Amino acid sequence: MKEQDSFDPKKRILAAAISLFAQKGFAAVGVREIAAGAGVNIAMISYYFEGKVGILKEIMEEFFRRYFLVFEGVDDKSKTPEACVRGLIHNIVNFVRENTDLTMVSYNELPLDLPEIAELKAEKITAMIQRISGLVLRMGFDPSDVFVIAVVGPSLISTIFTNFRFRPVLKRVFRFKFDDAYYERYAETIATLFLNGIKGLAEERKRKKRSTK
Amino acid sequence: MKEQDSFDPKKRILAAAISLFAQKGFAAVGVREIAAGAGVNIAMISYYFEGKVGILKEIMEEFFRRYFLVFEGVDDKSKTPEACVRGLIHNIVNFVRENTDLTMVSYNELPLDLPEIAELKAEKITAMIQRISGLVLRMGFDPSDVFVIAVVGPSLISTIFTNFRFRPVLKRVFRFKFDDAYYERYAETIATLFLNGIKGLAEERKRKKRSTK
DNA sequence: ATAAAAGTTAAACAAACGTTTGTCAAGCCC
DNA sequence: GGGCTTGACAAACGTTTGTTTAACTTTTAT
Repeated sequence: MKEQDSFDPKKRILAAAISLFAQKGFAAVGVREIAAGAGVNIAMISYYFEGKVGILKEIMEEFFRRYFLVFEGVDDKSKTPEACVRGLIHNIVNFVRENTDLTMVSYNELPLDLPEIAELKAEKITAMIQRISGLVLRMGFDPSDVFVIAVVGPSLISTIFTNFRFRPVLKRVFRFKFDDAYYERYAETIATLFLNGIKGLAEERKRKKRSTK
Repeated sequence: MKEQDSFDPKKRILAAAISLFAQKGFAAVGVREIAAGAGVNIAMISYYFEGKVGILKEIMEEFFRRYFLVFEGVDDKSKTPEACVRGLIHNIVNFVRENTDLTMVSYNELPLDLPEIAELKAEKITAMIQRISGLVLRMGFDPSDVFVIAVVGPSLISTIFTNFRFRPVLKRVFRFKFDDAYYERYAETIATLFLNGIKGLAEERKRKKRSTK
């Protein structure tokens, strides 16, 4: 592990922490390990981040800051709703690809109960939901069916995130090359999967409405 | 927290550990906390489980033991492939519902790097993949398209598991009652979602094959 | 009845934890 | 040059970690 990189200590600490947290989980990593990985003194962690959880906070802030950008420009009136969804899926896949460890740390810690970051989590998740549901409604979905929205959205996101989460496992079992072509095909596959799935749900809904009339 | 339940100490330790691990994650929970939750002496943990990771090992063993049963009897020749898939999804949803904490602990620790359980993980995952891929092929899927299988299967599982993983969050945002009716509808919704999605993928595949001929 | 085994306990263990302290050197402003 | 801030460090802080020990009680088997 390189210790003498030229960029500043704070960034080195952050980078080392992201990598270690992604690998072992936040609670399983000690400050000494982070300091060693970053090539800095232990005291620097409290100095720059006000403690270990301070690092996690900054990581999650950074994750959401970047993640929000994914939804920027997706709601394009000149394109069909279907094309918008395909675009969004491409965006998310590329985002996780370029920010894998950052995403994994945040995604892994999100469901865990850590009182020190409870507020931050609540705030970010609320903002997230607002942004997404606004987007969903403007993209041709039936707003009266909250249930389906509450199922399909999380399903899509968990599909992509989990694919990266179990990358080491997948790598051992399936012999894919995880290159540009793979991700291109992957994004298109799940886009087709979900678009057809949503279509099927809408049709079933119509059938049921008619039969109850 | 009840401490004087009549069943034996080992089960009490296991139950307390499962609950705490699910809530905070394995590494964030100490043996004293587990002992207190179970109402036993700290030394009992090493006595019955040979240490803290011993508990986790037993938890994961138990999880996979039960999880494997979900696939039992799903491959029913008298039913259509579609009905088989719907049945499987119902089984999985009910399984996670009845074993939520057990599932969450295993699912949360699976992607993390903990050397002491690396072997156990590898063994179980291999067994899992074998069982599933055998099932998938016998259920009317095109065995030549490994890629789609590698995408759809994990997507389905992550969808269900993640739904439970973020239950506290969902609970606060959407005002659903998580009762029998909810889970019934949930299972049917994602069954429709995935069955139509798979159908769409198969059609697209056919189209592409024809165009390249 | 008695000895062996199993169960349970409080106490102590070394090791690791996250954080704080005091110190020193370098760079800056006035 | 004196006073101040900032960055970096080693060392030590008190606490908590998981585990072990040895003594004690209860159960079981002979």
